[in-house]
Amino acid sequence: MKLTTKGRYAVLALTDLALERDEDFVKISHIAMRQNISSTYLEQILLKLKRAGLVVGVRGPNGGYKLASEPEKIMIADIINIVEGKMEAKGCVSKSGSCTGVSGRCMTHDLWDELSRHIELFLGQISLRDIIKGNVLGRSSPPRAFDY
Amino acid sequence: MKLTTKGRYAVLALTDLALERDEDFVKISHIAMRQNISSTYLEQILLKLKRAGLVVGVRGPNGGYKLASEPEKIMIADIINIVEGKMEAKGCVSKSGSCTGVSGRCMTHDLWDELSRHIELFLGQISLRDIIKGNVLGRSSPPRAFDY
DNA sequence: TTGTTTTCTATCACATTGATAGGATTGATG
DNA sequence: CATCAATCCTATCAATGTGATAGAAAACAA
Repeated sequence: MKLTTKGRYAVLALTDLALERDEDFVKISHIAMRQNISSTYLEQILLKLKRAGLVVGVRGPNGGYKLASEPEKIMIADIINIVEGKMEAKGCVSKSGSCTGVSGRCMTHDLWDELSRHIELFLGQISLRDIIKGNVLGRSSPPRAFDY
Repeated sequence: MKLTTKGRYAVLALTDLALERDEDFVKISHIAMRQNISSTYLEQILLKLKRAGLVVGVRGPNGGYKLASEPEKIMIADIINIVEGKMEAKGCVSKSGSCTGVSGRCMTHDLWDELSRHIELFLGQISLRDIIKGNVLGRSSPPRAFDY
Protein backbone atom coordinates (compact mmCIF):
# COMPACT_ATOMS: atom_id res chain seq x y z
CA MET A 1 0.00 0.00 0.00
CA LYS A 2 1.15 3.46 -0.76
CA LEU A 3 0.89 5.96 2.04
CA THR A 4 2.35 9.40 1.53
CA THR A 5 1.69 12.93 2.69
CA LYS A 6 -1.03 13.20 0.09
CA GLY A 7 -3.11 10.57 1.82
CA ARG A 8 -2.45 12.04 5.22
CA TYR A 9 -3.42 15.52 4.07
CA ALA A 10 -6.61 14.14 2.58
CA VAL A 11 -7.65 12.48 5.83
CA LEU A 12 -6.66 15.58 7.76
CA ALA A 13 -8.72 17.84 5.51
CA LEU A 14 -11.79 15.64 5.62
CA THR A 15 -11.51 15.40 9.37
CA ASP A 16 -11.52 19.16 9.45
CA LEU A 17 -14.63 19.20 7.26
CA ALA A 18 -16.29 16.70 9.56
CA LEU A 19 -15.68 18.99 12.50
CA GLU A 20 -16.93 22.13 10.76
CA ARG A 21 -20.04 20.46 9.55
CA ASP A 22 -22.37 23.23 10.73
CA GLU A 23 -20.84 25.76 8.37
CA ASP A 24 -22.30 25.55 4.91
CA PHE A 25 -19.08 25.48 2.94
CA VAL A 26 -15.55 25.53 4.24
CA LYS A 27 -12.85 27.31 2.27
CA ILE A 28 -9.61 25.62 1.32
CA SER A 29 -7.62 28.45 2.81
CA HIS A 30 -9.27 27.95 6.18
CA ILE A 31 -8.54 24.23 6.22
CA ALA A 32 -4.99 24.85 5.13
CA MET A 33 -4.45 27.42 7.84
CA ARG A 34 -5.99 25.33 10.59
CA GLN A 35 -4.14 22.17 9.64
CA ASN A 36 -0.95 23.93 8.63
CA ILE A 37 -0.62 22.47 5.14
CA SER A 38 -0.04 24.04 1.74
CA SER A 39 -3.31 25.42 0.40
CA THR A 40 -2.35 25.01 -3.26
CA TYR A 41 -1.44 21.38 -2.73
CA LEU A 42 -4.64 20.86 -0.85
CA GLU A 43 -6.53 22.12 -3.87
CA GLN A 44 -5.41 19.20 -6.01
CA ILE A 45 -6.25 16.73 -3.30
CA LEU A 46 -9.72 18.08 -2.69
CA LEU A 47 -10.30 18.13 -6.42
CA LYS A 48 -9.72 14.40 -6.59
CA LEU A 49 -12.00 13.81 -3.63
CA LYS A 50 -14.65 15.90 -5.31
CA ARG A 51 -14.45 13.96 -8.58
CA ALA A 52 -14.79 10.77 -6.58
CA GLY A 53 -17.89 12.12 -4.92
CA LEU A 54 -16.68 12.26 -1.34
CA VAL A 55 -17.05 16.02 -1.11
CA VAL A 56 -18.96 18.68 -2.96
CA GLY A 57 -17.41 22.00 -3.90
CA VAL A 58 -18.94 25.22 -5.09
CA ARG A 59 -17.16 28.19 -6.54
CA GLY A 60 -17.53 31.86 -6.03
CA PRO A 61 -18.03 33.87 -2.88
CA ASN A 62 -19.31 31.87 0.06
CA GLY A 63 -18.08 28.84 -1.82
CA GLY A 64 -15.96 26.06 -0.48
CA TYR A 65 -16.11 22.39 0.33
CA LYS A 66 -18.42 20.16 2.26
CA LEU A 67 -18.68 16.48 3.03
CA ALA A 68 -20.98 14.64 0.65
CA SER A 69 -22.23 12.25 3.32
CA GLU A 70 -22.20 11.56 7.04
CA PRO A 71 -18.79 11.28 8.76
CA GLU A 72 -19.59 7.77 9.96
CA LYS A 73 -20.07 6.63 6.38
CA ILE A 74 -16.70 7.80 5.12
CA MET A 75 -13.98 5.27 5.80
CA ILE A 76 -10.28 6.10 5.86
CA ALA A 77 -9.50 3.37 3.34
CA ASP A 78 -11.78 5.04 0.81
CA ILE A 79 -10.00 8.35 1.19
CA ILE A 80 -6.56 6.85 0.80
CA ASN A 81 -7.57 4.79 -2.19
CA ILE A 82 -8.84 7.83 -4.01
CA VAL A 83 -5.93 10.19 -3.57
CA GLU A 84 -3.11 7.66 -3.70
CA GLY A 85 -4.54 5.71 -6.56
CA LYS A 86 -5.82 2.19 -6.17
CA MET A 87 -4.06 0.01 -3.71
CA GLU A 88 -2.12 -2.24 -6.00
CA ALA A 89 -3.50 -5.69 -5.48
CA LYS A 90 -0.11 -7.25 -6.08
CA GLY A 91 2.81 -5.44 -4.54
CA CYS A 92 5.21 -7.53 -6.52
CA VAL A 93 4.34 -5.95 -9.83
CA SER A 94 7.40 -4.46 -11.41
CA LYS A 95 7.42 -2.23 -14.44
CA SER A 96 7.46 -5.02 -16.98
CA GLY A 97 4.74 -7.53 -16.43
CA SER A 98 3.88 -8.90 -13.05
CA CYS A 99 5.23 -11.62 -10.84
CA THR A 100 7.95 -12.48 -13.28
CA GLY A 101 10.12 -14.42 -10.93
CA VAL A 102 11.76 -17.49 -12.31
CA SER A 103 9.05 -19.68 -10.88
CA GLY A 104 6.14 -17.95 -12.51
CA ARG A 105 5.03 -15.75 -9.67
CA CYS A 106 7.40 -14.16 -7.25
CA MET A 107 7.87 -15.81 -3.91
CA THR A 108 6.77 -12.87 -1.85
CA HIS A 109 3.52 -12.42 -3.70
CA ASP A 110 1.43 -13.77 -0.86
CA LEU A 111 3.18 -11.56 1.65
CA TRP A 112 2.36 -8.26 -0.02
CA ASP A 113 -1.06 -9.50 -0.89
CA GLU A 114 -1.75 -10.29 2.72
CA LEU A 115 -0.24 -7.04 3.93
CA SER A 116 -2.46 -5.02 1.62
CA ARG A 117 -5.50 -6.87 2.83
CA HIS A 118 -4.38 -6.31 6.38
CA ILE A 119 -4.03 -2.56 6.01
CA GLU A 120 -7.18 -2.19 4.01
CA LEU A 121 -9.07 -4.13 6.64
CA PHE A 122 -7.72 -1.87 9.32
CA LEU A 123 -8.38 1.44 7.59
CA GLY A 124 -11.67 0.20 6.22
CA GLN A 125 -13.11 -0.09 9.68
CA ILE A 126 -12.24 3.41 10.83
CA SER A 127 -14.51 6.28 9.87
CA LEU A 128 -14.09 10.02 10.05
CA ARG A 129 -16.40 9.98 13.00
CA ASP A 130 -14.08 7.63 14.86
CA ILE A 131 -11.28 10.11 14.39
CA ILE A 132 -13.11 13.15 15.65
CA LYS A 133 -14.38 11.10 18.59
CA GLY A 134 -10.87 9.90 19.37
CA ASN A 135 -12.00 6.32 18.96
CA VAL A 136 -8.86 4.99 17.32
CA LEU A 137 -6.25 4.03 19.87
CA GLY A 138 -5.89 0.43 20.93
CA ARG A 139 -7.22 -1.19 17.80
CA SER A 140 -4.06 -3.08 16.97
CA SER A 141 -4.61 -6.74 17.56
CA PRO A 142 -1.70 -9.10 17.06
CA PRO A 143 -1.84 -11.44 14.07
CA ARG A 144 -2.74 -15.04 14.51
CA ALA A 145 -0.29 -17.56 15.83
CA PHE A 146 1.91 -19.42 13.38
CA ASP A 147 0.34 -22.81 13.58
CA TYR A 148 -3.34 -23.06 12.97
CA MET B 1 5.41 3.38 6.99
CA LYS B 2 7.31 3.66 3.78
CA LEU B 3 7.14 0.73 1.43
CA THR B 4 8.75 0.97 -1.99
CA THR B 5 10.35 -1.40 -4.44
CA LYS B 6 13.51 -1.17 -2.43
CA GLY B 7 11.90 -2.90 0.51
CA ARG B 8 10.23 -5.46 -1.69
CA TYR B 9 13.47 -6.24 -3.51
CA ALA B 10 15.22 -6.65 -0.18
CA VAL B 11 12.69 -9.19 1.06
CA LEU B 12 12.75 -10.94 -2.29
CA ALA B 13 16.53 -11.20 -2.30
CA LEU B 14 16.72 -12.49 1.25
CA THR B 15 14.02 -15.02 0.49
CA ASP B 16 16.14 -16.19 -2.40
CA LEU B 17 19.13 -16.50 -0.08
CA ALA B 18 17.02 -18.45 2.39
CA LEU B 19 16.13 -20.92 -0.34
CA GLU B 20 19.69 -21.35 -1.64
CA ARG B 21 21.05 -21.88 1.81
CA ASP B 22 22.96 -25.01 0.87
CA GLU B 23 25.17 -23.11 -1.53
CA ASP B 24 28.02 -21.43 0.25
CA PHE B 25 27.69 -18.00 -1.28
CA VAL B 26 25.16 -16.73 -3.76
CA LYS B 27 26.16 -14.16 -6.35
CA ILE B 28 24.22 -10.94 -6.85
CA SER B 29 23.89 -11.66 -10.54
CA HIS B 30 22.21 -14.97 -9.83
CA ILE B 31 19.69 -13.47 -7.45
CA ALA B 32 18.98 -10.66 -9.87
CA MET B 33 18.43 -13.06 -12.73
CA ARG B 34 16.23 -15.43 -10.77
CA GLN B 35 14.09 -12.69 -9.27
CA ASN B 36 14.16 -10.50 -12.36
CA ILE B 37 15.40 -7.33 -10.72
CA SER B 38 18.20 -4.91 -11.57
CA SER B 39 21.50 -6.31 -10.38
CA THR B 40 23.11 -2.91 -9.92
CA TYR B 41 20.23 -1.74 -7.81
CA LEU B 42 20.35 -4.94 -5.83
CA GLU B 43 23.98 -4.26 -5.02
CA GLN B 44 23.06 -1.12 -3.13
CA ILE B 45 20.33 -2.89 -1.23
CA LEU B 46 22.44 -5.85 -0.21
CA LEU B 47 25.15 -3.49 0.91
CA LYS B 48 22.80 -1.90 3.41
CA LEU B 49 21.70 -5.28 4.65
CA LYS B 50 25.31 -6.29 5.06
CA ARG B 51 26.20 -3.21 7.08
CA ALA B 52 23.24 -3.93 9.29
CA GLY B 53 24.52 -7.45 9.83
CA LEU B 54 21.70 -9.39 8.23
CA VAL B 55 23.91 -10.89 5.53
CA VAL B 56 27.59 -11.53 5.05
CA GLY B 57 29.37 -10.94 1.78
CA VAL B 58 32.72 -12.12 0.54
CA ARG B 59 34.58 -11.00 -2.55
CA GLY B 60 36.49 -12.80 -5.19
CA PRO B 61 35.77 -15.95 -7.14
CA ASN B 62 33.17 -18.17 -5.48
CA GLY B 63 32.21 -15.11 -3.48
CA GLY B 64 28.74 -13.77 -2.93
CA TYR B 65 26.19 -13.31 -0.20
CA LYS B 66 24.80 -15.45 2.53
CA LEU B 67 22.30 -15.06 5.34
CA ALA B 68 23.95 -14.15 8.63
CA SER B 69 21.49 -16.15 10.69
CA GLU B 70 18.67 -18.66 10.47
CA PRO B 71 15.70 -17.77 8.24
CA GLU B 72 13.33 -18.09 11.18
CA LYS B 73 15.21 -15.41 13.05
CA ILE B 74 14.99 -12.76 10.35
CA MET B 75 11.72 -10.86 10.48
CA ILE B 76 10.29 -8.92 7.56
CA ALA B 77 9.93 -5.78 9.65
CA ASP B 78 13.67 -5.77 10.29
CA ILE B 79 14.43 -5.95 6.60
CA ILE B 80 12.09 -3.13 5.68
CA ASN B 81 13.33 -0.92 8.49
CA ILE B 82 16.90 -1.28 7.34
CA VAL B 83 16.53 -0.52 3.67
CA GLU B 84 13.72 2.04 3.84
CA GLY B 85 15.04 3.87 6.84
CA LYS B 86 13.35 3.90 10.19
CA MET B 87 9.60 3.77 10.28
CA GLU B 88 8.65 7.27 11.29
CA ALA B 89 7.01 7.01 14.64
CA LYS B 90 4.63 9.85 13.92
CA GLY B 91 3.20 9.98 10.43
CA CYS B 92 1.88 13.47 10.97
CA VAL B 93 5.29 15.08 10.97
CA SER B 94 5.44 17.69 8.26
CA LYS B 95 8.50 19.54 7.11
CA SER B 96 8.39 22.24 9.75
CA GLY B 97 8.10 20.87 13.23
CA SER B 98 5.66 18.16 14.11
CA CYS B 99 1.99 17.97 14.85
CA THR B 100 1.57 21.68 14.31
CA GLY B 101 -2.16 21.68 13.84
CA VAL B 102 -4.04 24.56 15.36
CA SER B 103 -4.82 22.52 18.43
CA GLY B 104 -1.25 21.60 19.30
CA ARG B 105 -1.10 18.16 17.76
CA CYS B 106 -2.84 17.20 14.58
CA MET B 107 -6.12 15.41 14.84
CA THR B 108 -5.05 12.35 12.95
CA HIS B 109 -1.97 11.75 15.04
CA ASP B 110 -3.44 8.74 16.82
CA LEU B 111 -4.55 7.21 13.56
CA TRP B 112 -1.14 7.08 11.92
CA ASP B 113 0.46 6.11 15.14
CA GLU B 114 -1.87 3.17 15.46
CA LEU B 115 -1.46 2.21 11.82
CA SER B 116 2.33 2.13 12.12
CA ARG B 117 2.07 -0.07 15.17
CA HIS B 118 -0.36 -2.28 13.31
CA ILE B 119 1.90 -2.80 10.31
CA GLU B 120 5.02 -3.27 12.36
CA LEU B 121 3.23 -5.82 14.49
CA PHE B 122 2.18 -7.69 11.38
CA LEU B 123 5.52 -7.70 9.61
CA GLY B 124 7.36 -8.28 12.85
CA GLN B 125 5.72 -11.67 13.26
CA ILE B 126 6.57 -13.02 9.83
CA SER B 127 9.98 -14.51 9.21
CA LEU B 128 11.80 -15.50 6.08
CA ARG B 129 11.06 -19.07 6.95
CA ASP B 130 7.35 -18.35 6.93
CA ILE B 131 7.66 -17.04 3.41
CA ILE B 132 9.53 -19.97 1.95
CA LYS B 133 7.13 -22.31 3.72
CA GLY B 134 4.15 -20.43 2.34
CA ASN B 135 2.95 -19.79 5.87
CA VAL B 136 1.66 -16.31 5.26
CA LEU B 137 -1.84 -16.39 3.89
CA GLY B 138 -4.77 -15.98 6.23
CA ARG B 139 -3.03 -13.97 8.91
CA SER B 140 -5.24 -10.94 8.59
CA SER B 141 -7.45 -10.67 11.61
CA PRO B 142 -10.07 -7.96 11.70
CA PRO B 143 -9.52 -5.07 14.11
CA ARG B 144 -11.42 -4.97 17.35
CA ALA B 145 -15.00 -3.82 17.49
CA PHE B 146 -15.73 -0.17 18.04
CA ASP B 147 -16.97 -0.35 21.60
CA TYR B 148 -14.78 -2.01 24.14
C1' DT C 1 53.11 -12.50 -9.27
C1' DT C 2 49.57 -11.87 -12.40
C1' DG C 3 44.98 -12.10 -13.82
C1' DT C 4 40.15 -12.99 -13.00
C1' DT C 5 36.14 -12.70 -10.38
C1' DT C 6 33.50 -10.69 -7.32
C1' DT C 7 31.96 -7.35 -3.80
C1' DC C 8 32.41 -2.58 -2.50
C1' DT C 9 31.81 2.56 -3.15
C1' DA C 10 30.76 6.87 -5.15
C1' DT C 11 28.66 9.49 -8.54
C1' DC C 12 25.63 10.41 -12.28
C1' DA C 13 21.17 10.12 -15.12
C1' DC C 14 16.43 9.24 -15.56
C1' DA C 15 11.52 8.58 -13.98
C1' DT C 16 8.12 9.38 -10.81
C1' DT C 17 5.86 11.95 -7.62
C1' DG C 18 5.49 15.88 -4.25
C1' DA C 19 4.69 20.67 -4.35
C1' DT C 20 4.15 25.39 -6.38
C1' DA C 21 2.52 29.21 -9.55
C1' DG C 22 -0.53 31.50 -12.32
C1' DG C 23 -4.27 31.81 -15.09
C1' DA C 24 -9.32 30.45 -16.28
C1' DT C 25 -13.94 29.72 -14.74
C1' DT C 26 -17.88 30.28 -11.85
C1' DG C 27 -21.12 32.56 -8.85
C1' DA C 28 -22.58 36.21 -5.71
C1' DT C 29 -23.22 40.98 -4.99
C1' DG C 30 -24.01 45.92 -5.87
C1' DC D 1 -22.66 44.75 -16.11
C1' DA D 2 -18.53 45.07 -13.42
C1' DT D 3 -16.04 43.36 -9.64
C1' DC D 4 -14.51 40.33 -6.37
C1' DA D 5 -13.92 35.84 -4.14
C1' DA D 6 -13.40 31.47 -4.42
C1' DT D 7 -12.84 26.91 -6.90
C1' DC D 8 -10.98 24.86 -11.00
C1' DC D 9 -7.32 23.61 -14.16
C1' DT D 10 -2.74 23.34 -16.34
C1' DA D 11 2.03 23.99 -16.57
C1' DT D 12 6.22 24.00 -14.23
C1' DC D 13 9.67 23.28 -10.55
C1' DA D 14 11.73 20.42 -6.83
C1' DA D 15 12.55 16.21 -4.35
C1' DT D 16 13.06 11.55 -4.22
C1' DG D 17 12.94 6.80 -5.89
C1' DT D 18 15.15 3.93 -9.25
C1' DG D 19 18.74 2.36 -11.83
C1' DA D 20 23.42 2.81 -14.57
C1' DT D 21 28.33 3.63 -14.82
C1' DA D 22 33.00 3.54 -13.48
C1' DG D 23 36.09 2.28 -11.04
C1' DA D 24 38.54 0.51 -6.54
C1' DA D 25 39.60 -3.15 -3.28
C1' DA D 26 39.77 -7.84 -1.99
C1' DA D 27 40.13 -12.81 -2.58
C1' DC D 28 41.29 -16.75 -5.09
C1' DA D 29 43.71 -19.57 -8.85
C1' DA D 30 47.27 -20.57 -11.98
